[in-house]
Amino acid sequence: MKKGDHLFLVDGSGYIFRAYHALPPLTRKSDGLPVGAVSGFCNMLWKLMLDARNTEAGVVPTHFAVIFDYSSKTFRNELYPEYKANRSAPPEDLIPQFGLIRQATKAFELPCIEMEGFEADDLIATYARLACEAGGDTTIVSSDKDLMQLVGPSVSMYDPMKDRQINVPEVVEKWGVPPEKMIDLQALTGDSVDNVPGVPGIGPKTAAQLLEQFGDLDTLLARAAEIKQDKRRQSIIDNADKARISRELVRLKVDVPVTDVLEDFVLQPPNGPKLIGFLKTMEFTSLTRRVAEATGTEAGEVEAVPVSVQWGADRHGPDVGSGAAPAATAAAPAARANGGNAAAAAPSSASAESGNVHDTPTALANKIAERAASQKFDHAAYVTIRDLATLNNWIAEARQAGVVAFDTKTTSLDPMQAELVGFSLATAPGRAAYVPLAHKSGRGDLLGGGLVENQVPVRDAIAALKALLEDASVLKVAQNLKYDLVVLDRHGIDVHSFDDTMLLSYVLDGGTNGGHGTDSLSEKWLGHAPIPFKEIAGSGRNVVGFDQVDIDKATAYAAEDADVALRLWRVLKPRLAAKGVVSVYERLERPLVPVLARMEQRGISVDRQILSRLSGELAQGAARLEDEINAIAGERFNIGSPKQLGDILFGRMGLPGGTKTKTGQWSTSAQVLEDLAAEGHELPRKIVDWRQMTKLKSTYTDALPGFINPETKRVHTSYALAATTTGRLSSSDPNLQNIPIRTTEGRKIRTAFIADKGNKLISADYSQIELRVLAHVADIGQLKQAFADGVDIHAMTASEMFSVPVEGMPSEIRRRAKAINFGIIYGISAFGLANQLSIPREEASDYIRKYFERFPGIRAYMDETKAFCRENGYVETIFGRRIHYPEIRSSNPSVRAFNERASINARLQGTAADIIRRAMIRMEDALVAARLSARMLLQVHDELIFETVENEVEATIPVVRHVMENAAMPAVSMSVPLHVDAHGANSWDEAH
DNA sequence: ACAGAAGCTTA
DNA sequence: GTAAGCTTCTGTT
Repeated sequence: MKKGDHLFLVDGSGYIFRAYHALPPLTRKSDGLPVGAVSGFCNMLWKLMLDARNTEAGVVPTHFAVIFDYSSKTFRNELYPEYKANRSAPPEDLIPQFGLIRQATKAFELPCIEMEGFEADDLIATYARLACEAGGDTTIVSSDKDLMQLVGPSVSMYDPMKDRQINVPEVVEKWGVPPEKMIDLQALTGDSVDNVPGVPGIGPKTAAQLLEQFGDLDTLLARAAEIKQDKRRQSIIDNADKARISRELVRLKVDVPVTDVLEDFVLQPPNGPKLIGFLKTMEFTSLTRRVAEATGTEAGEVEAVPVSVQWGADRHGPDVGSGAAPAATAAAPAARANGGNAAAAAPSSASAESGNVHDTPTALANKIAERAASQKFDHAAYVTIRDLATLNNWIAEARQAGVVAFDTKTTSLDPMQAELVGFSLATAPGRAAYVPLAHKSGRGDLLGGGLVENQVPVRDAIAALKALLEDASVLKVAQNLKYDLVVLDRHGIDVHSFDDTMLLSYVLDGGTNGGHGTDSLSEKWLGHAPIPFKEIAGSGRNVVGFDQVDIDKATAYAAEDADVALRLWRVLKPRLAAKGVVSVYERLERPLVPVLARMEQRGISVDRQILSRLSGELAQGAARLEDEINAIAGERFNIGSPKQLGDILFGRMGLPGGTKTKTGQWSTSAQVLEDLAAEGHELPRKIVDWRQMTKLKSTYTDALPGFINPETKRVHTSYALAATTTGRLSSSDPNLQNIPIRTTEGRKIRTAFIADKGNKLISADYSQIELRVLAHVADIGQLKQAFADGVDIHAMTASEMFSVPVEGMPSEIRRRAKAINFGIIYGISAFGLANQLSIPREEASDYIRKYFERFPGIRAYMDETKAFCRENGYVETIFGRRIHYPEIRSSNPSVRAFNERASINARLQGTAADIIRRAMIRMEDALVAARLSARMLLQVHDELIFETVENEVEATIPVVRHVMENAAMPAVSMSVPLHVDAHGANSWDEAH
């Protein structure tokens, strides 16, 4: 650089946020990718470049660079840990744009500069100094006041959005001090956004006046006693240290050891085809046109760069096709640039890869899927990371890409007991690596399990990964992230910004055939069967922990998982917008992941003694019954074997009324045994009782103690987010959603679920939520009125149907109405109702007919649901969750009928499930805001269990009720009130 | 060792 | 009639 040269430094990071907030929200590409900030950035850059070519414009850049922040951690954090500590995560839809803006910069052929540990402002300060020393001028493209300290004879600022130059007079006009005093001024005023303390009570006006009077900060602090105003004087004396610290925070570093030299910044003429390729991908039509005109490129002949780049950078590895195509386009001189060349460099599916501006979102999403299915996997290309430097390179690569898929590898399926063994990550399709951390050598248990050599020390790796995983500006992608969240939280890592491919699939394809696990998704979308776990770690009695797996094998397996997750994400995420289910994913699924992770980690206390005592009682009871049963039967047999029992009851003893199961066995179901008992037979009653006792013993009193975690002494269930068709959660290991309650014997098990000493449990459950949802969605006047009046809904139904007054209603009448109400929710059939009430099918049909006469709106609702489902193949909850029933069009009448009932139920059950999800997502913040210590422990479909300190029970209940009862708002204003009952007590039994 | 059926628990 | 998960038995691998 020489005298007369002019350097333009664009504050890229500052610009991202300004462009984002200045432009209309939710500017999205057709596939749903938010690109508002990218658009603003490109327009601004183009305008600057245009000025560069227009010699009449006055300021003509000869050198040009765009500067970015590297991460939120800088040397200032060491100076003052609270620096920028209160800065919240960037907005959701801005995150994917960070990477895109860096790509945009490169499409403009401009240097993209960033450096770890330094803010963009420090790099700008350093380069401005270097340019000044070389005799050149600098224009800083920004309007950030933090940069104004740099303004001087050879440095000016330019605000592209207001088209305004900022020189010394402008700084003085705005702040009342010249640029060289900006540092002192900011030291006094502080900055609430960046958490720079400053001196309380001193604003810009006062600061300027004080600096005018005393000259500079040091003089001011030394002579503070001379200040006349009492308060102001005292504040400055008291906060002198804060002012000094603030000064160091706001002073920009002009001597950053930068690696790029100014000569690298020489402005290149724009590469029309390369730039247009990018702009087309972004669907910036008007800018594409303007660039085409200005560069003399035929835009129509330039292919959009392959759509794979839209969700992340795509610069690495053997990504056949997508890697080749943009390179070919970029290399092609303007005169030769045409679609044929670009496409020719790619495999034959290239035409399908290229996004077309006129594609519908669905067509685009399908093209992405088509392309993903054709890309190959190469296990040999995966990298094993064996030292920290290499790991850091990969982390830097992930930051560049803006998106990284990852997976943790551990020793257990239980995240509460799992030991971290390794970590895999993928930054682009085919570009994946595995970091072994705790692999042990073969004969581990004999020789103490020595660590295999050449593994990154766990402590170092965790620290390095923590920075990446906690950085909200890099999107993390994982399959079933909840597991990893629990494992990582135990290592002090709190993951920010993530997507979960399992949940993407669940939202898109809930109800369709095939699960949402890695293997089935990979098979389905990528046409690739990943290495089976068995092949790596064995199966059955030969299974070994992942820490025993050979590192080369582990690399192939683990890196592949991350690779698969990344590729799946690129296929699935665009489909979300194409199918119109973005908000289901963003509001009902993703935010629940960390909530459930925390609930699982908390667990619940279970009293071993109580269970042990119950177990003994049940064992005694069952033994006594066993003797009696054997005596009556006249022989010893295995009572637990339905086959043997059936033979005895209906064969040897010749009892009447036997029915067969579909496999031709005698049915010995509780229903059959109850019927026999009602006829006076002694044995069936005892069998039923024996079954109940052994069931309670084996499933609950014997099994639950085995789930008490040795470290936490609590039971940690696992919630599945993507296991049910309707949107409900499921619970397993152990299942805490089917703890007995109906019988007094079974209910005793709940007395073992207790609050810790000094605490209470609170149970809060929705009353009749599914019937209320029915009243709302089917718009049934009588039901809505009944719920509004708070009357007994089953009695009201009975009264309507059988013309019996609610007062003094016989319990049998009410029982029947209740069964009908439940039947409606389940998509009623005469067969089912007859079974439930033990009445003839004809009688059940009469009930149903009568019900529909009294509530014609319900029949209309059911018919409408079936018709919609037949037409579309799915039904929707009121929050837009889609539940698929492809078999509703089956030619098999019973299959069809089953799907019709399921679809009717799914709208109701699914809506109720969505409502409680919303409540759970909001609950933590509501409790914190109310300064309550209560924490959610369990969810049982319409019930939430909390634990809190004893003296906060009364204060907690109204907060919990409020969140639950208003959970549908504001998305849906329900026409029926939701009602929640809540109680606090020492055990789950008493609280319910 | 695993898979499916039967049976039972919950909302 | 809807939605789940767990245990035991039974037959196959």
